[in-house]
Order: sequence, then structure tokens, then C-alpha cells
Amino acid sequence: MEAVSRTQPTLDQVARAAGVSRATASRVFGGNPAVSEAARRAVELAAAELGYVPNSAARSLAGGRSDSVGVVVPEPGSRLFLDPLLPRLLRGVGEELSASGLQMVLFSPQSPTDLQRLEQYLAGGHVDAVLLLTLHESDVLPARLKARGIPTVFGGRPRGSIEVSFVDVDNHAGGRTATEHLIEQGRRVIAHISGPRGLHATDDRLHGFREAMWKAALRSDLVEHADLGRDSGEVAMERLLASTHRIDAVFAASDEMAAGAMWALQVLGRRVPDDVAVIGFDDSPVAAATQPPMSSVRQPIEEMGREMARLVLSLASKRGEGPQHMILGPELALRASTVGTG
Amino acid sequence: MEAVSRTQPTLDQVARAAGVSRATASRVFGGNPAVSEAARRAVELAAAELGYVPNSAARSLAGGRSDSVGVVVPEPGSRLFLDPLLPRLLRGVGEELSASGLQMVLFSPQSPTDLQRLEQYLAGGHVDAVLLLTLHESDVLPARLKARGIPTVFGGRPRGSIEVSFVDVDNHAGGRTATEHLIEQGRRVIAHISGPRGLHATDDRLHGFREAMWKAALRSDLVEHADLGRDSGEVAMERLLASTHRIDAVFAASDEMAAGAMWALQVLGRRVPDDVAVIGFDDSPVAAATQPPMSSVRQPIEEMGREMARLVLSLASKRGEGPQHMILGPELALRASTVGTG
DNA sequence: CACGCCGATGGAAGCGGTTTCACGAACTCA
DNA sequence: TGAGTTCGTGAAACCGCTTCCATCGGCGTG
Repeated sequence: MEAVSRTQPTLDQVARAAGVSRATASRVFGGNPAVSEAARRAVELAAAELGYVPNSAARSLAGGRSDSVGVVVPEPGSRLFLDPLLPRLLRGVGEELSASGLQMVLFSPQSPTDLQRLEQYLAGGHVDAVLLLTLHESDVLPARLKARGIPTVFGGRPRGSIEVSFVDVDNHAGGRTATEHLIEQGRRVIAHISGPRGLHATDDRLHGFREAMWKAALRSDLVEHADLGRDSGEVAMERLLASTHRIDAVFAASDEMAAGAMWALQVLGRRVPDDVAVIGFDDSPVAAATQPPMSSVRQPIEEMGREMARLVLSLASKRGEGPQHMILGPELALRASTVGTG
Repeated sequence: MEAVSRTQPTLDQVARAAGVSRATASRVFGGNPAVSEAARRAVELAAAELGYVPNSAARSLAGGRSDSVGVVVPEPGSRLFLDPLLPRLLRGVGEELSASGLQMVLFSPQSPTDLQRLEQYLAGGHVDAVLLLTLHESDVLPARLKARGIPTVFGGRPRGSIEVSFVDVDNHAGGRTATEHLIEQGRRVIAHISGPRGLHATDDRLHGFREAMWKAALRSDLVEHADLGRDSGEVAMERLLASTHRIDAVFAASDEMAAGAMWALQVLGRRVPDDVAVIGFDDSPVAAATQPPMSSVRQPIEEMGREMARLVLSLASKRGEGPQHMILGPELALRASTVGTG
């Protein structure tokens, strides 16, 4: 009597148990159609009985493929503009990858050391493709990945070169649409609380705001810059109110800032939306939680995730294509803060 | 003249370029001290010149080790009580793993299919250890991992068996401490907004509340259950205020609910903290953002992450140990909502 | 009936490392 | 000076799987 092996069953053992060669067994798991029905069944049965799980290291070593794509996200809590949207984006990415049988692997480097290790990891063949959401401009990661020939797609237009593939949302259109909505509601003295100067996303929203105001022949100089956080929005609103203008609407470049602005308005006795309408950006959970609930520009962020996944997969199959770009349009989520309670 | 190979340099090429054997080169990268200084330098130089990156699949196949640990987090946006703490926890885990040269790999299964694939992935040897933060009780994942001999540590005491290692925060002590603080501030009619019945974490907080109240000979029946979200906290507060009791303090089991409660209080003309003190739980960003800023029970969540990492690493080294448990104590973050503005 | 094809299969050569083991050189110690 | 160590090294055996290639019946054709 032989002691039962305590190690994981290997493909070889499965093959032997099924009475076929390792090659055939491998074909069964690889989904290769050139296997007789009988052989397939035998292998599947044997695998089930032995509790076989393919060894991914061996598989990816031999196959040159890992069936997983890496997603690099900003350091959690970095208060990047992406923060509130991240869960939705990941959901989109996950859905799409899942559908192709791929595993999503998240990374969130927190230190330069981490980053370096991450580079090794990604360049070391652990993943078949990479989705980059970090916006640190100084990163050499993209270059390394490119050198290694690993398909890479950015979420959000990266700062520097255009020589990369990316998917982005149309921030300019978002800013314009939000502003137009306020104008349609009869508002005339509209202020804008923008994000940090130099940030692509919020700069574009600001330009959208200006464009809409110009078109309507309204003044577009009531602009304050803040840091996207709630408190800074509150402060910005206070500054705006200190001016002599009778502001009747505010468009903020983030929901958090809009929430802060709304608070400042209410503290100073302004009614929302009766006296001042407020609209935010991102349609994050915050937007629904304010009192009154807040209109916001909803980014098609799940779709962005899906498109990123699709794009990187297509790059992975048809290698050698040039960089691809894709811009997605936003839509408005209207709530009581701009349309009144009717 | 020979065309330059366009493929990744392998260890073999590095070894050849350095004039040593593959074995020696491998020792250099493995940190094996039994290598002469000269050989080491030659290999490092060659590696740098060729841009060598070790192939992780090969390495983990041969070495039986992947130098990465998987972290399974709840579906994003599932509004699990962990939600606001997740970034901090991951930071703690990441720090600790980083220090040991390990890579943290995040997973967030979103569908049963994902979950199954994840099982394969984890059981397939892609990771050396697993940290589980998902609280789906029905999961077979833990059992599978155990069967595969993969060290696993839970974040938060899992519902069922005790036969697993976990790290948890002391919710009972947290509830007690928060309540005692209110009592010390002279409050006597204290209400509690708890989480969903049956949720370990919030049940423990409720018991902590009761214990503190009993000890002080105060009534502890002013309890409402809510769902941890802001709105439900607001509703719960309204119900509490509808009672005839002159409530002078509220302890809510989450910051979000506390924020909702605070809003309800202020809408109804109660001043915080003059009329009613409010304390939350988690010390999440929300706590600092309310007006006035809110006291909260700060969970040592980064530390929890670090301890989880440490624990799983120790399990990975000294195999065969029984399950280990660790409970971490909370502390108070005091702000204006309970201590007055002096 | 001989020939060429085709579909299913197994043998075997890798994939790129790690690690055991044996070996020679340089050193120690008597 | 010879035996016993120590130390650095290389040859080679894997790790578990994929895939190329050769093989082999059985089939449709002329």
C-alpha cells in the first residue's frame, strides 16, 4: 500500500488517471477543440476526482501568457480627482476582463520602493497587459512597459506624450453641459469653483464653463480655485459670496467641493436652489447625500473602465498598432439643487 | 554581424555575458551570500547592461514561491462597514509586506464567476498567502485555501468557525469607550444608533454601549438600528427625537450615520454639542468634514493591516501552527461635537 | 484497391529559473 | 607536507505545463 501523495496533483497525474497523455490532458484544459469527446470526459472526471488545479506559474511559463492584466491605481487616499470614482471604474474594468476570462490584478504602489518593485513585477511577465490610472507624471513605468512590449492603456489623458493609448472622459463637454443647464434654468450670475490649476481634468471643465458663458454672453470671471476637497469648496464659496455680485448659481468641479459650497451657502442663509443653484461633478455618493440632493455631471466611468479593458485587449491581440484614443461623453444627473422642487 | 535578439534577456544570457554559470547568476539574484565579490559584480553589471528582469513565472515555478500575497477585498461600493476604512487598511498591509519584499496583489471579485476564477487563481499558486476581507459567509474560499495549505488570515472575525486566524479591532471596547466619554462629559440621556442587527462589528459596539450605560446606572434602551449609511442615520435620529426623552447625546456606530444624525438634529434646531453631543465610529474623512467636526472612535486600522500581514507571514514560515487571533484596541479622536468649543 | 488526407493522439523539446551535488582550489592545522 | 576543511563554482536535474511534430487509424477519392 502506497501512501497518498500530499502534494498538489499535477497535469501528469490527471492524464495518467484518465488514461491519456499529458498533451491531451493539456488540450482539454486549454479548450483545444481537437480532442475526442471520450478523452475530454475522462480527463475532466479525473481532474474533478483529484481536485486538480492548474499551476499558473507553469502555465504562464510554458504558454507565455498569464491571463491576467494589471491595474495600477493611485495611492488610496491621495485625494486625486479619481478617488470617488475608482470603485465604479474598477467595476467596469472587471466586468470586461471577466468576460474574456481574464483576471484583474490591482496594484497600488505607496512608495518609490513599491513603485520599483511594481515595475519589476509588471515587466517580469506577471501580467499580459497593464491599465494605468496613476497620474504621476514622473513615472518611468510607461516607458518600461513600452520597452517590454506590454500593452498599456491610460485612464485619463496623461500629461506628457501623446504616444500612448488612453481612454478619457470629455471634461470640456462636462463643464459646458453643466453650465448650459444652469443657464437654461434661468441663472445668470454663475460662479465656478475649479480644481488645482494645471490639472488637465479640471482645466478642461473650466474651459467648458467659460465657453458656455461666453456663448450666452454672460460674465465668466467668477472663478475660484480649490483643491477638490470639501473644505476648500466651502472656503471658495465664502470668497465668492464676499464679492458684491449676486451669484445665483455655482458649478463646482467636484461633488465634494460642491457639498462644501452648499454648506457655506446655507450657513449664510442662502436657500438652495431657490436663491442659489448648485451643481457638482462626478455624481459620486456625496451628490446624493447632500441636502438637498445635488445635481452633478455624471461621468460614464464604468464605461471608461470597460473601454480601457477592451482597448488593451485589442492592443494585445493586434500587436504593432499605433496608440489609440477614446473620449467618452458625460451626462447630467439632475437633482433638487438645480431644478427646484417643482 | 548578428542581429540583436529582440526578446527579453534571460538569466542564461546574463550569466554568459558575465562569464559565469547560470547557477552563480541565479545565486546573485537570490541574495545567496556564497558568491564571490567579483562574480557578483560581473553579474550585476551584465544584468544592468542587458536590462535583465527575472521572469516571475519561471522563478515561482522553480522556487515554489511567488513573493506576493493576495488581498481579497469586498466588492467596491458594497457599503460594507469596512468601506471607508479600506484605504487605510490597505496602506497598513502594503507597508508591512513591502518591508518584507513582498508584493501585494488586490482582488475584488464581483460575480460568482469572478469568485470561482479567483479561487483557481489563489489556489493555483499565484500567491504565497492570502488576506481575506470579504465577509460573505457562504464562501468556500477559506476552505479551499486551507486544503491547499495556503496561509490565510481574516480581517475581522469571520462569522462561522473559529478555526481560522484573524485580526480584529475591539468593537466592544470601542462602544464602551465612546459611551464612557459621553458620560464623563456630563451627558445622561444617551441614545445609540446601531448598525444592522446580526453584524458582528456593530453588535459588539452596541454591547459596549450597554455595558457603559449599565455601569453608570443609566438607561440604555434608546437604541435605533440603521444601515450604516448617512440617510438611515438621519431617519434614526428623527425617530429618536420623536420620543419624549430629552436626549443630550448620541453615539452612532458609523461616522456616516452620525453625520446624518447631526444633520437631523440641526434641522430640528438642536445645537451640537451644546444641546446634544454626537460621536461617531471609524474616524473616517466624514468625521472631520461635518460641522462641527465630529468626535469619533478611531480604529487602529492601519495597524490592523500591518498585523494581518505580519501574522500571515509568520504562518507562512512556521507552518503547522494553529490559528492565531489578535484583537486591537481603539482610541478616541475627540473633536468639537462632544467636547464643546471651550 | 492504392493513394492522399484528416482528425486524434502521444513523444519530446522547451519555457527560465532554483537547487542539489560534486568538484577543484585555496586554507587550515598538525 | 599531507589530511581535513572551507568556499566558490558549474553541471544537471527538476518545477508543471504548452506546443510542435510525427504517428496512426480510418476515410473519401480515382
